[in-house]
Amino acid sequence: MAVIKDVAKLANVSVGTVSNYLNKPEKLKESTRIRVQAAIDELNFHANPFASNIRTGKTNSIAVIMPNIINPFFAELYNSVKLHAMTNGFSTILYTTEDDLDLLEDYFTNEKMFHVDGAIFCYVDEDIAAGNLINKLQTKIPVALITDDVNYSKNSSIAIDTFQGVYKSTSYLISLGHKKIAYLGGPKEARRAKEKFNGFARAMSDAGLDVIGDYVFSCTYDMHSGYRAVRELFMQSSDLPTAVVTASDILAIGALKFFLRSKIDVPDKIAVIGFDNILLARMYEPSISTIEIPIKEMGTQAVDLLISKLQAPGSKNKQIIMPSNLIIRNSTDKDMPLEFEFND
Amino acid sequence: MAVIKDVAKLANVSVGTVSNYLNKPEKLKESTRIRVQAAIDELNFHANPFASNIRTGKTNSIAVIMPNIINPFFAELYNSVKLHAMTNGFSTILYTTEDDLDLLEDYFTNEKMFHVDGAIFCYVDEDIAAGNLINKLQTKIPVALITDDVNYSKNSSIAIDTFQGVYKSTSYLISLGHKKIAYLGGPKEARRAKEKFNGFARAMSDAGLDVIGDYVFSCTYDMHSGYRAVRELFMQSSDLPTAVVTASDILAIGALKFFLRSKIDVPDKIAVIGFDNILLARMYEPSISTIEIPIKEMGTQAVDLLISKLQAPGSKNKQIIMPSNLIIRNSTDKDMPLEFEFND
DNA sequence: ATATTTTTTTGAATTGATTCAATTTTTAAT
DNA sequence: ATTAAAAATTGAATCAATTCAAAAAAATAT
Repeated sequence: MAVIKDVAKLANVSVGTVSNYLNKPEKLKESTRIRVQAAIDELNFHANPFASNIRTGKTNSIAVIMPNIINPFFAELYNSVKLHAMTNGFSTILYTTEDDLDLLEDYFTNEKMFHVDGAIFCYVDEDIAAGNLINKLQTKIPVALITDDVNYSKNSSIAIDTFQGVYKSTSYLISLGHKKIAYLGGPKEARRAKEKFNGFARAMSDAGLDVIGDYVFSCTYDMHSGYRAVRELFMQSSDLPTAVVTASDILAIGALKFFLRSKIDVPDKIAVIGFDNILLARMYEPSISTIEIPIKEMGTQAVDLLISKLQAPGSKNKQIIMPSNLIIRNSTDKDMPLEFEFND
Repeated sequence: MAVIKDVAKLANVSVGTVSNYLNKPEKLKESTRIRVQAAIDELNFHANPFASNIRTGKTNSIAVIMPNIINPFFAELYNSVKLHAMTNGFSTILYTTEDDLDLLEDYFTNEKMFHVDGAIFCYVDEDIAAGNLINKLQTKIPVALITDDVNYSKNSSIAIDTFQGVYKSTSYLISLGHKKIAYLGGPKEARRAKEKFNGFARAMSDAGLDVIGDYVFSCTYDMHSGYRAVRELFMQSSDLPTAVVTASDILAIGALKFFLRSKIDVPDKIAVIGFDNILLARMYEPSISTIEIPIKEMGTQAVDLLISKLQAPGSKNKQIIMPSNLIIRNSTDKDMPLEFEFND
């Protein structure tokens, strides 16, 4: 593979000139620029980015750390980060934690992880190991966080106001006349899951409604968990709720699956609302009402935040809180038309 | 950030010794090994991988090129590639083509793309630009292909026998007694889409059944397209099919969405079968019968193929054809139980 | 105790780019 | 035509690692 010296020789200039061509082409005289260009084309030369990295200390790449890439929410988020980073001249390196402490530990010893210009940390669950990783990392490189903790302030962050979001979805169901409302939330231990629950509880109490203990479930964030929760609820309880608020679309899908299989009419007998607005929510039938998190925008904002931090190293941390948005579909309202029928 | 020289100074050895510690620690005397280790720990030293890359010419990273990361099929595939590459000491860099010629063109000029040890190309649509990229790339670095062209032989490849797969799904529907079967396939122009169609047509003719022109649709691979196709079919036709074979789960979902909304019973009035077995196929209600592509295994095999190519540069190209597998669920068979109810 | 062999360690050269002071060339001004 | 100023080019030093022949240290044999 051709190197800068080969180009210099062929174009009959010095390596310095070729380097200038690569980095500040406006410094070259028109005629030499053409000569260098020709040599590069002829040799099919591609500058070795790693060599530049050493000298400049810049890698033009950022690490993106998230729980996984299988969950559509994270796939969409990563996609947004990736594409926006690319338009800004940065490549991204994905690290998924896969809920695996050992893997996370491995990343600590991974040389590459520390040799990026900065990192974007997504949401990694509130467990101590992840917290440590953030702390360790941010002493070394600039970090931007995508989180659901609106009070986080130790770093630049994009936060989702999950309290607000669930408050919205719950209030909406109440406004439809629902009074007995069940709640499927995240794992009990997770502090973050509590904020969502608090949003639910507050909306209920603000409307003068009671939160019924038997209606509240702590789930893991997968479909099965949602399915089992509502199955348990409907097997045992005689006094059934008329609506279910969930902490994620995936849980809502699990719940819906049970209702549909049991021929319990959605939304007439039971209304279901999700959280996240993943693509799947629109695909499901009935389409799933949900709280839209502006995933795409979160991704681009996180990149912008990090880049501005890179460019002005001493600058103050910034917190951005993302608005959430109620999306009404058929799992709560029979009459909402299909979105995509409009635009074809 | 500490560099190798700092470690050498602190441990009171030469840089060469530190380098040996990093690469062939068994060469060091026990006592010096401990001293170097201590220095590394104290300085929190992480070797700069880019510096090694220059000297050794090895980057320990592979490029993964696929259409996108949003489609669950590719997300799952990438995940498999990524994790298996990691266990083999390679990191992966994802390049998505996003059906965007300009973007693809950018990759050509992207220096990083050419400075990896090898590349895995997921080449599922028949597009000329992507084909060119493969050709250009494989003159520079070893490439392994994930394709649906079983006859591809210019390179090491993992192929899916899509003809066989659709033949299977169609034959299965025929075995259930269906005679009037519609087909939702990929874009007309795509040569590859034809192989799937051929699988359908052959299964029909082998059973002595006719392929009815009005029942065959060329779609793009998205839900809307599937929805519109069956809507058209059921709006116009008076002689309706009893089953639909589709070329992808996403198309099957589109079709199902129409049937469910129109209260056309699935599978009693109309059976639907997909292709790919993405996670969503299990999540949908009714769960979707489909042809399972062993995504995970394809990913790991592709990595193995590439690595063996890297280790034995002159070795012959290998072709691996992946078996596909019929998965029967509720969109064709009312009585199949939920998979996940068994294992909880 | 000395010679020989084996094991460790050393450090200058190398990798492919960038940088920048010094030099050369070009342009503008007198 | 000469000089001054501006623009373009040069190339050795540098970045952080690896490599490998040579030197030093340790282990073994005489």
